[in-house]
Amino acid sequence: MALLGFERHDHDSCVSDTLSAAEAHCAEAGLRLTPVRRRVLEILLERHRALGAYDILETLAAEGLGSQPPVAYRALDFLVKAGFVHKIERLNAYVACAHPGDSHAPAFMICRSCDSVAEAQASLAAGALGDAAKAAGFRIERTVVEAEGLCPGCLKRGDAT
Amino acid sequence: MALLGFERHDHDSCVSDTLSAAEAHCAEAGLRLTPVRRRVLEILLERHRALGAYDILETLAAEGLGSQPPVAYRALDFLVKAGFVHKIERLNAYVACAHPGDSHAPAFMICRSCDSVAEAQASLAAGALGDAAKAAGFRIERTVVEAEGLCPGCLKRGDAT
DNA sequence: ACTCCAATGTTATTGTGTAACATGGCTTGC
DNA sequence: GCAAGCCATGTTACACAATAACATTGGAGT
Ligand SMILES: [Zn+2]
Ligand SMILES: [Zn+2]
Ligand SMILES: [Zn+2]
Ligand SMILES: [Zn+2]
Repeated sequence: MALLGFERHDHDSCVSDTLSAAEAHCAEAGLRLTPVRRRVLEILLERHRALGAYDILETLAAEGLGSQPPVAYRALDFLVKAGFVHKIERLNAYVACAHPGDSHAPAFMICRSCDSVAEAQASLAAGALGDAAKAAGFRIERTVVEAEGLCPGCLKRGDAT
Repeated sequence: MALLGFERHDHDSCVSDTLSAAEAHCAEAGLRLTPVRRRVLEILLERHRALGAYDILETLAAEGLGSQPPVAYRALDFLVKAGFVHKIERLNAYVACAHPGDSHAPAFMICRSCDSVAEAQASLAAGALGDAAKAAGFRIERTVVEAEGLCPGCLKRGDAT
């Protein structure tokens, strides 16, 4: 059992279920979930936290799946475009999507003390920024919504008040 | 005249007014708006767009105000902490605050075609993410809200539809 | 004058991300 | 079968972003 969001959950099935779903989705959409891509997604699911591209590359290299940066970045680009992975801009890191399948505008809560990340729904375009965009004539295509603060665990422990 | 947000405005007075206000605020708060810091803010106001730290450093170097990365980063750190400048995480770039004075949670609209940036208010904690945070027991301290898309000008021109 | 502290100067290094080009392997049309 | 094309991968080299660590300067306070 590990953390999903800030809650405990059945991690083994979460990994295998998500991988199966990704395979099915790729088969249906004509996308190719190649060994490297599949393994990168699996790494992100196993570790279940935000990882830098070079962290991932390190694991890949240890397994003989590629040792140069473009290998990791290309796999991540594919996974992000396919919606299986999100990039956390604030951390320059990547995390497996917690709501795969649904098309959604992700939002994240990032603990500055323990670096855990939880994914929520944003639908930002509906709020104040959506109004501002409409007023300005700006067409929103994608949103980055990231809240930084303290997770429940670190709050309870009193870490970094 | 140049762009503020996506509107034209009186740029000369916008630069000098903001600089004066920053000076006044620093004097009152006991902060030191040194020549490098002041010049970095002025560069950001003049160019009126998001600039990378190395872009700024280039200008500084040409003026003999410092030629090494830490010079630019230290000035930017100061200006960001003081609230005169925001970092755009999506672009790894910095932009002068368009609402100086008010304490606020900034939100940005970033044109993917011409790279212009407009600042709006977010008050994100009030929306859906605020509810999710409350439900999860997460304490939000800071928010990153950045919308990417097409600005009115690029839409009208049909750039990068 | 001496001390302290904040700001700056400088060197070196680490971290993040891409451009460009070569190779391999599968598919598709002939 | 075979050539052409396409997509993924391998590899080199580089560009851009950020910080660590240490030396130096210069004013404020005593
Ligand atoms: Zn997601
Ligand atoms: Zn935490
Ligand atoms: Zn602002
Ligand atoms: Zn534009």
